[in-house]
Amino acid sequence: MESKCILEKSSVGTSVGGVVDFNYRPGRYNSRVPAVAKSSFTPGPIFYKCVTDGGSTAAVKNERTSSVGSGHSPGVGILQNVEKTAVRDQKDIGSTGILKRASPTLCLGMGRQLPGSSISLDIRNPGKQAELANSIRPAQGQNVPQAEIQPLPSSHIPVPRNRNPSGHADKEVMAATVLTSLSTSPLVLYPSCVPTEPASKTWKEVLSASYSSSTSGNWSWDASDQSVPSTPSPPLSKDANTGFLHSAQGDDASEDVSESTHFMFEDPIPRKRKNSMKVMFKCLWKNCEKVLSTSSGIQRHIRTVHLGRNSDSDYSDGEEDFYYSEIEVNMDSLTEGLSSLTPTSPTTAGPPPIFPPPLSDVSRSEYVGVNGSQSHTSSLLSQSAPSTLCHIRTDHAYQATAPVSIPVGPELAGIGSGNGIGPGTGTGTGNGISVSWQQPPPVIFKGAPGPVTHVRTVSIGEKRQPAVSTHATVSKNHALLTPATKSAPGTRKPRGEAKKCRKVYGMEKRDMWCTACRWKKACQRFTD
DNA sequence: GTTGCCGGGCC
DNA sequence: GGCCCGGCAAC
Ligand SMILES: [Zn+2]
Repeated sequence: MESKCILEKSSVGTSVGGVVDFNYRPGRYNSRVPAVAKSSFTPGPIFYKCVTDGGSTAAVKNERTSSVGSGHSPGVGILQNVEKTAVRDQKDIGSTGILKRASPTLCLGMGRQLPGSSISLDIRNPGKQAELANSIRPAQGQNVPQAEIQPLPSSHIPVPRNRNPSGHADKEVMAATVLTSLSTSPLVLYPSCVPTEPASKTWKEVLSASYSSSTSGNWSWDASDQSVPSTPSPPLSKDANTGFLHSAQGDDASEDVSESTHFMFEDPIPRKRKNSMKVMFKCLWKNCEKVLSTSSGIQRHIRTVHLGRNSDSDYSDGEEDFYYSEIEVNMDSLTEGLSSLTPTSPTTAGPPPIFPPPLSDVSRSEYVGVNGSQSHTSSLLSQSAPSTLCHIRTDHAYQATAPVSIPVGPELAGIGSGNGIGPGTGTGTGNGISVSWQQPPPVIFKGAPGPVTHVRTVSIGEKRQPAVSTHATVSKNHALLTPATKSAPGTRKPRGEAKKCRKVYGMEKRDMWCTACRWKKACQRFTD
């Protein structure tokens, strides 16, 4: 998917700083393009509000006054009708982020309380990895003690945890080997964050961040990254943190606004863990989808086929480890599917996110925990950092509705639900760990004050595929997708009490209505 | 009469 | 799929 930066495309009818650009077009009520509301409701830091054409608005507070862009791509992506809003900080740390450079605090507020805790490496691009090693460390060194900077090799070069210690050669040696070999390696490792925490923790974060099942195909691979795309990745639900991983990559990529990385949001509905999972080993070599049932087999495959090692030799220098990952094949996902019949079922992710091999391995294992329950996820997040998840909906939900959660600073939770943005309603759950809004036109994301909490992108309304494990696996799932029970025709739901856009805004302000209302469909903004 | 929105049509 | 609107049921 591609999120566009509305700001950049003024033609779309976006306004910043309260300027309204109405783009009327002939029609019954004339206005087609949603007007942008003024950003008057929030005193304090600068607020930018961007409106998408669905009428939804996203606002960003940026302490730096750097430019902010938001975009959405209606109907783009896995699910049609998905509207995505991306808000990003283009300059400064912002864009990429969080992870970029030496600001541990940038990880969406996650790291704030744990100095240096936000660092993690995303191993997607070996080449990047190498770069990272070179470029990041120095930067890192500024703020972090050397000891922390050079955590266990494993933290930099993720190796699937569950893998048998095949030739657990010296890890250091491995690391060195990897670094040197990565440049030519098919795998792409990518630095996502600067690791400052113990590896174990880091991975957890990574896991929790895991991948989004969502849409965005935009994993920001750079040219060198292309090796991975073909690699199937298991759809995982991820939480907000995910975005960070990406953003961490190069400055170049991240700075480019158009190249927005997206946050993946966790599934609105937690998925259950599947039972019959069989562990398989999948070759991660580019264009190689080989899946074997044994690690030795896969290692041999890699050695002989990809590494050009002597086929009859069992000698392993451990390098193969980087080229395969364990995957769990779901043997009976079907039963699960039954529970997720509804169209909006969050069971899965959209287009299989490209899954960085080693990471995938890790994430997979973590995946269970993450998906296990929403609450669990929250707890994870809260542990590592005070981030808040916000579930938001946009008007375009009509086209595809799916709550999205985005990480925001703790403060946000209060703002979102407390101060109420217009007619919206906010509900905070528990400790304000997650907030869900059904908000009126303006959807506002505000970064936490202080270091920087950037909400980089928001994707909305993503449908997920039922896929549970790797898609290397056979998809039995499709069988599960039986049509949801159809409500008996003729039964009309009683009208909800809530005032809908029509009534709230009136015909005069039809442009403020949510898309659904404009189309005379069930209102998505003010749901019952 | 107004509002909400289903169902269906047009592009 | 996006968009619009006739028409009907609920207010
Ligand atoms: Zn509405």
